[in-house]
Amino acid sequence: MTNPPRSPDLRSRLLDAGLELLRNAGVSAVTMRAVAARADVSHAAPGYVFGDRAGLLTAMAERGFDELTAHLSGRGDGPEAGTINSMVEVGMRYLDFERREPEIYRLLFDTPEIRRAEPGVATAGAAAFGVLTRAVPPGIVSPAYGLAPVLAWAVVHGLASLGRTGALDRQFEQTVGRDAAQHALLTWIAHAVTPAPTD
Amino acid sequence: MTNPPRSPDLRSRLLDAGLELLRNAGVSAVTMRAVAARADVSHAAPGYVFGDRAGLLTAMAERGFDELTAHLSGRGDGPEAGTINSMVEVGMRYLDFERREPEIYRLLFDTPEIRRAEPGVATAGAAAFGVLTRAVPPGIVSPAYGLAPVLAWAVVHGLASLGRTGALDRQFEQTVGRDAAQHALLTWIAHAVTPAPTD
DNA sequence: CGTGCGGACTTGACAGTGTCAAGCCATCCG
DNA sequence: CGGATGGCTTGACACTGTCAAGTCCGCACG
Repeated sequence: MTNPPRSPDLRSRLLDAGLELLRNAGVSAVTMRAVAARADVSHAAPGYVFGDRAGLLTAMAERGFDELTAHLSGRGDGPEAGTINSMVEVGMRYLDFERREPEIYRLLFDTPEIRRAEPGVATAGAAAFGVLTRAVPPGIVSPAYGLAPVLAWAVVHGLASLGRTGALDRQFEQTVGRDAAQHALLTWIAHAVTPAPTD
Repeated sequence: MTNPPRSPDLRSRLLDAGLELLRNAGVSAVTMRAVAARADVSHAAPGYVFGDRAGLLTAMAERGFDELTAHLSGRGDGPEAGTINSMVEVGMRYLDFERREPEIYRLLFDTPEIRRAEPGVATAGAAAFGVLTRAVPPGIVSPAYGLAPVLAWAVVHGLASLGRTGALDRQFEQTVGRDAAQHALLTWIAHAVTPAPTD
């Protein structure tokens, strides 16, 4: 271990470059050579740092999960955790993240190359799920306890995915706006998940 | 229009080859040249037939949606449509399809190259959604009517997607098995969606 | 004050990819 | 019987990910 890196934090510069390419042109534009060029290094530098393209995408996903966690957490001014309102708010933030950063969202959930077992991305993903879990009121889903957060995530994630395909929009336009419909669904689910009082 | 095709239904043979590659090795293995080789034609034949790789994947997705529709429809021996039981059954078939044909499922819902606006794949996708819609009992989701099928699809689709990431399994193992938990969630949602009597 | 060593990248190469222009060749129309 | 037309092939090109070999700089050690 003699040599310090020549350019300071090459790794994070490569990640910046990759995320910018991702945002602007989708995951298919995140090319080893394009990332290298944007970071002003040789075409093989990303391979040296991340091993292979899957490694690069995995590292980017870790950052993406961090951004998702931050977006879900907000600035701390939300309603108290574990209430119906907090669940709805976190759900809406989830959907908002998908609309604001669709390519990052795709990277996190729709990109098979990512190695989800790697500890970095696994814990980052678990952290995002943790925000959601804490926001969900302690609910009962018969006959099994503990499934309310799962159900909540499934609903939110399903709404986000379906929203992208356009299948949702047609249905939504017949009724209310997309936002209002999503909000209504989340509110409804939140009430349904919550056992009895608390309302 | 003078010339008949030399090899009978080259197009469908290419699609067969593509779907086999997809099933065995994922969408990244569906290469123009690999598909061509498997169908015993020149390496540029798929490009000639489908225009480009996105065209090939789109055509494959159309077939995939047909298979999904068939799988959801079953052999016609299910419970009567529009009941709670039918909704649960179709939902479970949806999840079953994802487990049986994970790569096709990914192609349909997680592959951005697909041109979902093309009429073929759009109508095929709408047909699959139609099976789900007809199976859902006429429900009320306050304050907007008509959203029960959307909610049902979101739940099912979200469960399927989350199941793949492994996040679900850990949660499920703490309680029941995966199948049982999914079934419970669907049953619960079906009851919640259905207004009052009918039970 | 060298001197060599190890690690951070670079250079150069290779096989494989999608796409396109040009070509071949059987068939149909005249 | 002779074009011409359209189905598919051949050949080429730019681009991709990956890897072996090389370069060069800073540190440890003599």
